[in-house]
Amino acid sequence: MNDSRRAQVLRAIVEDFVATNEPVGSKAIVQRHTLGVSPATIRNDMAQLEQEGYIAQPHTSAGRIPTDLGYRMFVDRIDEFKPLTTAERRAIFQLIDGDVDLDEMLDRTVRVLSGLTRQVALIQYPTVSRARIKHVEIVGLGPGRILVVLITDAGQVEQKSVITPTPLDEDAVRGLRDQINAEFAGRTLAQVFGSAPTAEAVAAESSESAGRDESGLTQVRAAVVDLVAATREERIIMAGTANLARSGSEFGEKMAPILEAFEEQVVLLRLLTSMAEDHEGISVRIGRENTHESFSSTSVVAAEYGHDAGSSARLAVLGPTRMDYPTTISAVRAVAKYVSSILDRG
Amino acid sequence: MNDSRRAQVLRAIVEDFVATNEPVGSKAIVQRHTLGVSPATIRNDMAQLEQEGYIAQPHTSAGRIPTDLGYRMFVDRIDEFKPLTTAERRAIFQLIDGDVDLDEMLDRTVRVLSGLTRQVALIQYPTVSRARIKHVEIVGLGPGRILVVLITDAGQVEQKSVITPTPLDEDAVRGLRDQINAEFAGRTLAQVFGSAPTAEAVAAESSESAGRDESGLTQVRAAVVDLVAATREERIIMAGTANLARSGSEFGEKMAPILEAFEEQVVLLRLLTSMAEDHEGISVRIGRENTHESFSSTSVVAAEYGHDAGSSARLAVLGPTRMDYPTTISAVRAVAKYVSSILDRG
DNA sequence: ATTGGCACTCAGGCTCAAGGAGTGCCAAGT
DNA sequence: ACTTGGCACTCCTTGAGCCTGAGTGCCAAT
Repeated sequence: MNDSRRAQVLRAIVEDFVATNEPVGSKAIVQRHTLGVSPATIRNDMAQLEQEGYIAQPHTSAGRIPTDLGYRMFVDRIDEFKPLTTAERRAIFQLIDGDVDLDEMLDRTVRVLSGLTRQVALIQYPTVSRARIKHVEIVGLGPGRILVVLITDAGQVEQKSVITPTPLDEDAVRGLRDQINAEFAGRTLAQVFGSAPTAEAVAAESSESAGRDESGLTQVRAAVVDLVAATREERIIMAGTANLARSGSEFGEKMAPILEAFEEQVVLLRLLTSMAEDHEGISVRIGRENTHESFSSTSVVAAEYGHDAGSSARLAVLGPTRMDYPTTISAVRAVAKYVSSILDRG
Repeated sequence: MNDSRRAQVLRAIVEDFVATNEPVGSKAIVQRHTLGVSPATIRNDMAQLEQEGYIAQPHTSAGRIPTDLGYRMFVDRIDEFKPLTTAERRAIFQLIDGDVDLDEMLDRTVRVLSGLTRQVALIQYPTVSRARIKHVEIVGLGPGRILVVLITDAGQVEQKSVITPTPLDEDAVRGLRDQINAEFAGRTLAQVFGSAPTAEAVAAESSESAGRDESGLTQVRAAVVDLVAATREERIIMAGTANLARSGSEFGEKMAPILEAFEEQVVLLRLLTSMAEDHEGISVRIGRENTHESFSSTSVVAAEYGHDAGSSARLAVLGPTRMDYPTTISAVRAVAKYVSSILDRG
């Protein structure tokens, strides 16, 4: 029993099935791939592969289809990642780059990635731990309600509205702002995030000492910490959801739950953060490897980007398990690389 | 030929078709609605209605289906808008209200609306023309690049990155900030928007006088005007896209272009702003009445909200032309009313 | 204007048979 | 110990033919 040929057979099945979306039979393999053996031999190999769980047949007398496990094996053994064409590389640079703020850049990135792969693309807000708090602005919105705005020198802006224990007048707000800025301005996000008490702790403390602190200082401190935390993870931007519905992609009923999940930031965040690093910075989750039920017939290809210390921001592509892994993986990798370089440069 | 009965027949067809999603025949109408006439009579009416373009049959020997025109007639003649249940009203209040900032509030609103109608819901950022610019923060992002952040006392925060003609040091940035704030802080958005030269004009002027203005003041002024414009219209939040894919909704191939359009803010903005006021503040576009091709088999129900002067922000529900108009319309109206009241109060 | 009657149309569902792709297994060959 | 050709078998797919039922349009009668 030739072991390496079985791997070849598996690869052939995956490739053909991805290309045609139809079960692939022994004869087709012999024709389209030069393996130098007869269909009967292939059949023997396929029987074995099926027993090992790498492929399955939709019904007797149909060709074989890769299982999640089969795709997994295929992905783990990929030797050549289809390199992008120079035109594609140029497109990435031209589209992503440009003097724009962070939001705009991420938005473009995710569009490029989804266009390149013809799948859904996601990107997590980058953590810029070494960024410093530039300014904290505090605005009175009404009696007892203020808005806290955090601005970092990396161009991130986060806001949060806060209830103060007592109504504050203009002067009080100004005093609060000065006090908060004196405390936080110039510190890096990492410092604030690492050393500060958590928002919950602050909240708890504040309720204890409510009598002492009428100014809302404690609440605002908590808000600032929250905002710092928000810059670390909160948002995810996506593009290309239309590709899910496009012909060739064949979720039928399964589509609604996927779109539903897309609307829950929390779900997406868990999805991304749960993806450990597999291989050369790229991680792949195939079908049921995704814990979330809605994604059980999709695959996710993710990469970290922005490799300054403490970074754990990710970008990813999501598509049907029947996706072109080599191309997708190299697209994800390339985009991650470019975005990283742009971030590091800025 | 009884004219008012024909209207009743049309209504019956619309209602039954919405309920069952199947062509409705003469016999079914007689059974489900008490019109006191025989199927044959109904058939005569239907023949006439068809000739007038209100209904159509998918094929000979099938029942009738309303055309866009038929729905239009139905909508224009709606007499009773199904009122929401008290439970629903309470849900709206409890979910939308709460001491949160504008973003959060809009997010909740759009979720409530989509949950209520089981369709896609959209909301346009409210224009708060009477809001005043609280503070303009300017942050250096790198040599020659600065970030301009606009904060209003209504809690809106907008940002934009700007290229300056020459690199600015800390002091220059600070000077710029003071100058800009002296100029803009305290003015209402309406004032800035109405009186200020447009961004393009400023840009043009600045390129002329580039020699004179090394500080970037002109650019920043332009950016501020842009940001004010952005608060007026720029963003649209949506929820419930999963409802498009849900069973009962029957776009098949037409789904991809719809999702595509959803990713283009511009398209959605045009969609909303193009909806003139029809009737009691509610406007409805049915099928091909929507100019955008992708929406040719959807209907949009929109309302203005926030009735302080100069407001033109809208919220809307989008679904298949085969939608429950009475319920949708009253949901949209109710939500618009509640949001308006909350905004006015705040 | 309404109604019952009647002939007609046609999509959808059913069965049946043929066709074909693909398999599993076995015995023979290398 | 593999590999291979042969062969019987499975079962999906396709299409034709048929029937049925829902629904219509028209007409003559009320």
